[in-house]
Amino acid sequence: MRWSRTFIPTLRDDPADAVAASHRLLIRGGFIRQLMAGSYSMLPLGMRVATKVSDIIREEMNAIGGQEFLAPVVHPAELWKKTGRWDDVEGIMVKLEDRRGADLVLALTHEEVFAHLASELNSYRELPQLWYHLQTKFRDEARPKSGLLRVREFIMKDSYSLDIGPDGLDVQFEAHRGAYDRIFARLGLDSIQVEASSGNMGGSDSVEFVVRSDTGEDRVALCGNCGYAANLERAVSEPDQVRDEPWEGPPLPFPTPGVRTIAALTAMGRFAAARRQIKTLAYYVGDEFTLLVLRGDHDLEVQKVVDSVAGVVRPATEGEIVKRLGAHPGSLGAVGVEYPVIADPALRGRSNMVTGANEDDVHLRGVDVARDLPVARWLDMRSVREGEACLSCPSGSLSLSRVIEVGHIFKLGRRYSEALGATVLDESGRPAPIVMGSYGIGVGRSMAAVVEVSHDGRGIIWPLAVAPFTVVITLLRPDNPVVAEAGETLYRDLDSAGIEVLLDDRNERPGVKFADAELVGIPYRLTIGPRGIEAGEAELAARDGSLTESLPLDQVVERLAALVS
RNA sequence: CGGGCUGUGGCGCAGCUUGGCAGCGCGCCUGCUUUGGGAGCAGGAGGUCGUCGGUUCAAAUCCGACCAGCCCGACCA
Repeated sequence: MRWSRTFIPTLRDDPADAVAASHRLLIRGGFIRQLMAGSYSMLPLGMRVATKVSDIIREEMNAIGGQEFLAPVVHPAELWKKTGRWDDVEGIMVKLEDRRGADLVLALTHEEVFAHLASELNSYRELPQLWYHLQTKFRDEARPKSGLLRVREFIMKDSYSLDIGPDGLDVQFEAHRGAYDRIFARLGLDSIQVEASSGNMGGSDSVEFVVRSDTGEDRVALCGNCGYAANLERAVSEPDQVRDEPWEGPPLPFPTPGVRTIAALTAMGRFAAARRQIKTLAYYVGDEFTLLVLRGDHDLEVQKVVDSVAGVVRPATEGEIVKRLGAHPGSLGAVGVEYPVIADPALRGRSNMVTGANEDDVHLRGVDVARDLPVARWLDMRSVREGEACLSCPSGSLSLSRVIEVGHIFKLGRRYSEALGATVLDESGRPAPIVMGSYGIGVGRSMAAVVEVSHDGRGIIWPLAVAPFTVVITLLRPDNPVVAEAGETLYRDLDSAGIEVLLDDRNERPGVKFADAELVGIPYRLTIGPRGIEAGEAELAARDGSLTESLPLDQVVERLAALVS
């Protein structure tokens, strides 16, 4: 294509409200434009990248037996009511009505539709199946941010595996694991697989594919020794041990005027160090008022609680707390309460601890967890911390990293097939719900992740596989007939050699053209100007700085073909 | 949803305190000169100052409400 005839609106200045590098550079480079919060148009350059990402995904999905579909974006509410998600995911679901007043849903994902399609399968003999599409999702996120990294409308590749039993699901799950590894490697991303929470999707195993980046909003724990990797929502570790000092007798109340925080309580003395306190949090777990207790210096990872129960989990309001416990947050405790108590295992066996007395301005010391707390259930619900010991190997310790989640694979099981009647007859002739898996990759987010990990002060550095063009011909003097002719010839020759080439034929000064070529990040640049042309040469430079050379014009096509093969 | 900030031409911003001609840089158009790292000169186009309402002789500026966007947090398939 010719730059002069292509809509590539590069900006000289950074957009003021873009912070993340990918956000800044994709806008400045003329790849995307924002329409509203969390909603972007792909411009021609962005679309070329998105298409390459999509094509890589297609190739790898097809290679593991995927069949490409295209399911609609607007769904009848009925499907979502059948699976219960019409009510469950209220909040980010956009609901519409058509002219007859029928309820409609904008697709958040496509489990319902594909399970519905799967209901046409009749026999286990037709399984396994692997169905996928690349289609728009709309999620009305509370806080879209960072350009394409977290948006409300985006294109996702989602695939759905259909099997007669869990063994088949395992096979397809592992096939996806391999395909995703290959996809991200081809995109130039160092992806890491981490154990993850399945969230509202339901189902058992789930693995996230993440890319390390400080811009990421997910956090993972990694063991440098054994390779254990888990999302913080899921990660486990061995906390440091605390040796309790002896205490004779029952808990002893003591006055703590004005003390409302763990930190304030530690000022009472060494006996009240944070690790010697019991943190008491009041939640509604399902419909039940419940106290969650942890060591004072530990933080609650609420997703672990959510994952372990069926119903909704939410913090109790201050009013509810006062009504139930007779004290305000800051003076709460679980000693002798009549409500269910869920305790973090780091409290097991602990004694001589300090906790609230459920009376404002009063705490208790000498609390023995086993003796004094009516623990109904032990649940690891602690957020792991940097440096804690790994549980998967004897000597490793965990480090925490920020990451961008680029893919997620789930074992769904029978939830959707049961709800939507996707059953087949099994070997014995009895109806059996299909066992499903679902697997997603965000196309735009993957693009943005590539930019996050591959840019410099001048702009983007696209890997060849996803670059909008392979090479840009920078004509320094397009008004010079000799230069223009050499450029046109090269342009035609490269094009017919199947090399994607952009001809910068704009009547701009050299500095502008160099700066733009670097900003948009095309991997190779051929510079053609009067100086080189006299010697019959062009200058070839790689965007990543790995190469700068002059070569005769008639060797250019061959040289580039060799470089990109 | 809570907290903070911001809305003035395509982009970046000043003007608002103390009401009185809507400005600057970049970009854009025309012409001439220039051309191996974001050119110079001359001439020009382009703005409901986020929206609605109020105060006032007069509102970008003061007051109110709303909307939108960004950042932090909560949340997140």
